[in-house]
Amino acid sequence: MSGAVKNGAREKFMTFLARKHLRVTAQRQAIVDTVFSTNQHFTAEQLLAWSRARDRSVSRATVYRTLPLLTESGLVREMDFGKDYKFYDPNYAEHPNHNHIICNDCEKIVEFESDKIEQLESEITRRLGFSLQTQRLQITGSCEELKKLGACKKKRGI
Amino acid sequence: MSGAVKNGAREKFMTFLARKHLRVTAQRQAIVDTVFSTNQHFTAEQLLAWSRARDRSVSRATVYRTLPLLTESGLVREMDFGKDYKFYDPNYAEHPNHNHIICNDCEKIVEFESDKIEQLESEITRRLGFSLQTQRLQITGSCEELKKLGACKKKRGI
DNA sequence: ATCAATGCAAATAATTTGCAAAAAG
DNA sequence: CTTTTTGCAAATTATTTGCATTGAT
Repeated sequence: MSGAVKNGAREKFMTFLARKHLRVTAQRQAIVDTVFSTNQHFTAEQLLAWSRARDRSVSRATVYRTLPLLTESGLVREMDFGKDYKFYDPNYAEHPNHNHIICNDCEKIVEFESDKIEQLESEITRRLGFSLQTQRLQITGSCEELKKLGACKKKRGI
Repeated sequence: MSGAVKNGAREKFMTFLARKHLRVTAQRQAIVDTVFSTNQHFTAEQLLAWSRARDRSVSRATVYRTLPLLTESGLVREMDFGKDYKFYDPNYAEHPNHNHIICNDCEKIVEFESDKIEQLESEITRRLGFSLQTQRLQITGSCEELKKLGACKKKRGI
């Protein structure tokens, strides 16, 4: 959870704040450091808990107010898996076109990239008169464990 | 909105109800007829309004209770476009693997299918140790109008 | 008759927001 | 100093649920 902070991403976010004349507060730093020290997808609630471990003064409101800044900067992507809360993915800075496979039972998520799919996408998009901006491909299926045992031991591996 | 009811889909849903020993009520009929007389994506709230036009006694609660039956039957698919409400797509009975392109400005949605992409998906999924159950590919981009004029005249074409 | 299905209104839960106090620039 | 940002608690809003009643089988 609390590995090394990715300074590239952190730096980029600071630049983003400066460009918009937004202030660098202790709470924003705690939140941003938290985000860029994991590769995991997280929820707002998880981000709150982890950020509080760094700085007790971080509030839920500030987390919810910082999340839009992170997505607007392009360094984090909001993802909807159809649950009643959203997930955030901090890996788009490094892999802008990656996709997700989610296990139906344990909800384990694996990321992958495919040049061939990307190419087909832009081809089809063009043919339909659009120009492509973003794409998201989500596959759900059964992981090895689910296939073998009929159920996964640990659920909710998000 | 109120074109001809697709009797194939309607019929399949009735079979689905029978198999589960669920009852055919006037309200369910109004809702189901509404769903299968459009190709448009809709929200729960829209479905309520349209169903009420057929049968004033349909309540919001019944709409929300019927929607899971429709998705469970496989005839309708729940879709999350990251808004704070969900959309439902009644076209999965005819096109089980179709995908969506959404215009960034007017939110016009175009559906498309691609065998090549499907094939790549199942190949990749297999390679990662999963077996594929569902896939959803969402592309966002600029439609012709947005590209040409810089903005779309009518917004929110959902 | 029996038991599922309904409408209503209250409950839930993620996210948003108003406001007075605190802190950044 | 000025203006943004904060935490708190209350508000918002889509969806869900308990319950007494209605209606399908």
